[in-house]
Amino acid sequence: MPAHGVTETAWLRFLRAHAAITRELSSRLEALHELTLSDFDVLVQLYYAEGRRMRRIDIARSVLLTASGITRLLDGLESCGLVAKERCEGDARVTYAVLTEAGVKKIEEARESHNADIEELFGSRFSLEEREQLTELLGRLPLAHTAEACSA
Amino acid sequence: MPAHGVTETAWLRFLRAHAAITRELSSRLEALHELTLSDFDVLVQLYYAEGRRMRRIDIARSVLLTASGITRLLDGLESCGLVAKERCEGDARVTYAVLTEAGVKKIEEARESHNADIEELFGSRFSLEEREQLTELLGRLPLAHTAEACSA
DNA sequence: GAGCTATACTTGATTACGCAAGCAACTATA
DNA sequence: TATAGTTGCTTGCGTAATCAAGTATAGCTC
Repeated sequence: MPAHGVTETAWLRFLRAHAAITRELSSRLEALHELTLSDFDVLVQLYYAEGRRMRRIDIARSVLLTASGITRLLDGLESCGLVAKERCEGDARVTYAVLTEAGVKKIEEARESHNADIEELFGSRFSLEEREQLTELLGRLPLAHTAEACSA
Repeated sequence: MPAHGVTETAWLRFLRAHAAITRELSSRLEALHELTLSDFDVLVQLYYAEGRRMRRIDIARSVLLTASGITRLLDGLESCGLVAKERCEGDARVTYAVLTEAGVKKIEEARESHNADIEELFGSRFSLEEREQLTELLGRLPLAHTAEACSA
């Protein structure tokens, strides 16, 4: 398609690549572990959180879903026994989501194949230097590091 | 969040940036022009197609939606009068989607603000050289250029 | 031709979200 | 201590997308 500026082309590639890669990642994750990409995402956040638990609102912010999205997503993970609720003393409004033993196991299993998939579909396209470059460039985009550096 | 390799970090930034940017773009596009990001995407494809018309299946492939997704998306655009159906002589299975006059006008209007938004949220983060670099890097990802080079 | 497979498209059911509204609990101000 | 505002969470409803299944046409092979 002609008549596009550099920015438009870059953006279109970004869009298409996202669609293609997430489709493929989702379907593999679904097939192997019965998890959504978002499920996985949330589990990983919890996995790295202090005490393996987080306030629901903080999960929402770090994975960029709305509060209601998180409520329903956690409903699912809770009924699978991967995550449990926990009251917060000191503030009765908040309920924590805690990773259960099963949840820890699940995420450790799933991570392996999923990381391999990410490597295959995404990382392997670049040299180490290019990966760093890309990371830096992507890091300038809005909200690109919401999930990083939650803890230290 | 520690304990991530370069690839994982890059991927997460990619994911988050996509979520953040598309959310913002969508809501602006919706507010100003009553169009979905996908609607816009399809209209642009048609705009640049020969005769401003395409087979539905080709639209699907270039914007990375399924055939059924396209059927329903076009239902919407047709009932707004932005797109019309056209039979294909020579193959009765296919129906073309053609951009109407109103559709052309719509896309020309919408493009202006939308491109400005893309520039603001995406392009402006990078120098010209970096944009080219990024374009090249993104181009290596799966299906990143489905929408390009349909025609010429 | 008669049948087979492949292709283009549509339709029904389901799903994963978002938004708006509501409730309950915390905080600040008077 | 009342009152107002904010925050965390859930629920109802709408919507954009998917998959699976169905229909109709094309084209190939015998």
